Amino acid sequence: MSTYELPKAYDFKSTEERIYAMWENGGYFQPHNDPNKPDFDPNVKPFVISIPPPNVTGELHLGHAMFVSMEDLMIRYHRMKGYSTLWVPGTDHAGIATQLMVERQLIKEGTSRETVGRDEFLRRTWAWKEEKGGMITRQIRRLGASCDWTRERFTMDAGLSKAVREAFVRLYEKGLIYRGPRLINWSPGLKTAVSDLEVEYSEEPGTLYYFKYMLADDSVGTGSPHPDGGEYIPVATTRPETILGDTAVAVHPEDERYQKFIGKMVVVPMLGREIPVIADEYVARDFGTGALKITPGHDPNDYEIGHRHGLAIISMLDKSARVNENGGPYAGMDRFEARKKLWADMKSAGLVIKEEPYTLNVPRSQRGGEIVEPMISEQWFVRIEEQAQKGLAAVKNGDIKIVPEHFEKVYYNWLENIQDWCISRQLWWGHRIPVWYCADCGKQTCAREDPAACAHCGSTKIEQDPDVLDTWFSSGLWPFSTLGWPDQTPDLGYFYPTSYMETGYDILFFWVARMIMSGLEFTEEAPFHTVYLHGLIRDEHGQKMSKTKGNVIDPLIVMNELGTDALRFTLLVGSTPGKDSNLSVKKVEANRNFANKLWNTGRFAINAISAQEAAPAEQADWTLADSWIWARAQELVRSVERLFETFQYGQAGQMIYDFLWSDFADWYLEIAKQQLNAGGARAYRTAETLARVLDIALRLLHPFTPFVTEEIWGHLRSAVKQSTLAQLAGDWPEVLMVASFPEARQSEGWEKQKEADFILVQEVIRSIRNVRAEKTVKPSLKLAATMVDASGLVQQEAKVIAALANLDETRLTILPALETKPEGYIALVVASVEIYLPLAELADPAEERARLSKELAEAEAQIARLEKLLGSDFANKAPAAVVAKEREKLATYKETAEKIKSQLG
RNA sequence: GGGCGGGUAGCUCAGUUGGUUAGAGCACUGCUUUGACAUAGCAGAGGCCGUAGGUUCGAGUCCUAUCCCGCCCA
Repeated sequence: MSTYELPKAYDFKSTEERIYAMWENGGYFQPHNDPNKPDFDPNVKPFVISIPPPNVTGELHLGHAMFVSMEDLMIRYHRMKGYSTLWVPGTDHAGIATQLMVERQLIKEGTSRETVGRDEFLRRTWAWKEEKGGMITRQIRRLGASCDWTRERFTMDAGLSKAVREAFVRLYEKGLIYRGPRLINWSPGLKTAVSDLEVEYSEEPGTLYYFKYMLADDSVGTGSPHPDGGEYIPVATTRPETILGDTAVAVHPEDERYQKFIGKMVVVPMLGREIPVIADEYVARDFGTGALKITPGHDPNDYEIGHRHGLAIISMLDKSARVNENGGPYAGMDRFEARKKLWADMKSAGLVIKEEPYTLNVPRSQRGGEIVEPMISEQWFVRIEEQAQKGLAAVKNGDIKIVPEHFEKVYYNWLENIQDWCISRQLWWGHRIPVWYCADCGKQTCAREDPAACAHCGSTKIEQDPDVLDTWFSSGLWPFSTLGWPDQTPDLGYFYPTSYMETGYDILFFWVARMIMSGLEFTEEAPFHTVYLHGLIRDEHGQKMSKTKGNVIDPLIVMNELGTDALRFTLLVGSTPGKDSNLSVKKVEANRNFANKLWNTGRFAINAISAQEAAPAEQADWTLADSWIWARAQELVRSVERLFETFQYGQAGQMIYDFLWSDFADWYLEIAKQQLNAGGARAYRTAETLARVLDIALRLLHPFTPFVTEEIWGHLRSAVKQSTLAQLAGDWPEVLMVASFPEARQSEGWEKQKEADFILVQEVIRSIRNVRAEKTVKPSLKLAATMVDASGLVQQEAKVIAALANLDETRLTILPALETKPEGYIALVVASVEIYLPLAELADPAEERARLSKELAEAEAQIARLEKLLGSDFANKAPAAVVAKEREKLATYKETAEKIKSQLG
């Protein structure tokens, strides 16, 4: 027999890395049923998640920690349930972010992207990717992620690039991709288009500028209206520089003030161009002056209006957002400089009415925060309407379920109002658009393989479109491209469609919706059947974390200081689906404590197990405590099962935590100490119960805190195997992560009574502890006691009560009934049980009477309440079980009241 | 403007298809270094579940209105 000597505290530092390496080297992250292997069984159900690919050159933040923890929980749970489980890891190329970093590097070296050229730039970017690319995946490993690293993918690798090419060509061939000049969001700093989703609107103080649009009829000559006396339409704008691109002034058709101007011409200030006054219901009469200047080339709403009315579209900015040749005297100026100059000139020309402060909604780039400029530009688009309809249907008909449900509405709302998707980016790092232009015939060639000649005229004078595709275009194919699509690989056949898509709600549109649409388009199947959306992680007061606020929590630091399990448990238990959660280091600390608590309960149990001598000739019966903890454990298994089925992982984790800490450690372990001391068959049974219950609890907890559970379970397993209880671990596998998840079973009928009995014992113990604390009885002083209980329960549990309430077992008197109440004792009443403690010298008789009277009053108040309740319609209309429960309570209170009365008597 | 979510203990949050005395962690008070654990134990204090109505035998939970706070979309 070996005796286990485990350290006093759980040392995650020496554990985590070792355990992870053991898992990975042992091949446990790979699906146990693999379609590429000869013993493959197609009937085994797979469970698959594709990881939301982080930026290949990124660094770990709490958002990553959140999704990794959540997905690892889902994966580990299903693996333990016996599914052939695959979690596909990988990264994306993050076009803009990565390109920016490499450009910054080049600038530092005194050169630039343009100087080194496209090929060299790409070579440098790949080098950067090779250098930085492993960091994020190493960090994800630290979180305990059980992904199959042998199947790791990158959006720019050969297979996925092939998938992107295939997808583009198919859409092109179906006529769903087109190129044309459209109003898009232009990032002047990055010099690329960005999609609507990549623009954020921020409220900022600004100015509303009021000025005069002079009627052309009243102008003399060109460009020099008579501001004094001439007729004009007052117009307000937040962006005066766009006046240079105005092509109309719009008023509401029913606006009496301006009706007379409709159809007339007005003169663009400083430029002298004449433009029409049009009527459109879009105009808000009560905003500004009720007259709206229309700049279709630089405002999305104006663009719409321009289309309705066939207005000219004037671009007055170039790609750096400087005023171009259409801006007349302002050409060459920066957009903000032009604003100042133009307004000053208009002021001198007497065209200015007033300025007032106004809160602007400024469109800023998600990347870098510069002000985005709506501009007309030649871009590639995907016609999305049909895909959107299919995407809507897939959720509406239940093929895909979104958790939490209310995001389904958000999803519908977005898809119902979707715009064509601008997929081209003026970058170099990314999948280049597979379209070639012919210099001879001018036609486009779109092909799966790079063509040598024009498909239309055979000319070799072809040139590929310089743009690349939006990174999200390749991410949209992720669930199937990572499994080998467009090739019909064994992986694709078996693991696709995937099971859950787990990610933050902030990329529901960016990514999830696009994956659904792409999946339906290219594989004719929903790429997953469940979308689970988690919330964002905020700081402890609900503020968004940001470097400027200085409230960023770095998961790596937290893991270094408090352990991975503590961080994971905090993220998982502190969150409800779809809701943001606030994280504080204090919470993680509390969970570090939990890991340590668990370690020590394990240490205790393991010691007890390895201390057992040969199995006794005759097994001891289960004690009340044994039965109770077993019943509680089974109930826990059922609860966890139910909660996992409804995605309430946080709640499940909380219940396991409570069970381990409150039921198992605080109560069962304390009683187990007594039972172990009894030795022989009693101790043997107790060790057995410790092993069985701890085993269940560790299995349940494993998906939340994989490291500490694996470590303890490993010790538990070898302790059991080496002990006389070895048969208990007969079917335990090598490692916990592939052990079977506890199966919920029906209760057997005896549990209710055992639990009720145990609760009574707990109450008796608590009431004695309570008095001891109130009277500040020294913990070293073991009290004598007399207890009265007709049921026999107290007699049976006397040892337990004595040990936990710190009574002197040799001076316990337990009677079925008591004729006269003893003198010189403090009396306690717990339901039908009376307890007398020899503490008279500590008690003031008057105080005691007051205490008892108060308890009596409480009991009587409850009796009154319950009698009223049971006398009402409640007794007739509520379910019988509910009524019975209340009747029982009433009976207990009545009993208590009687006993107290006799005390006071 | 349209949509969605939230308001529960000092703080941060849970709260099963409504079941009748609302829970946790942290913080707080008192006691304890007892052979698993002071990263701990025992005991305690602390809440008109935003407000007003309604449905129901019964509402933190469902409905309506209202006030705050937050998010998304335009």
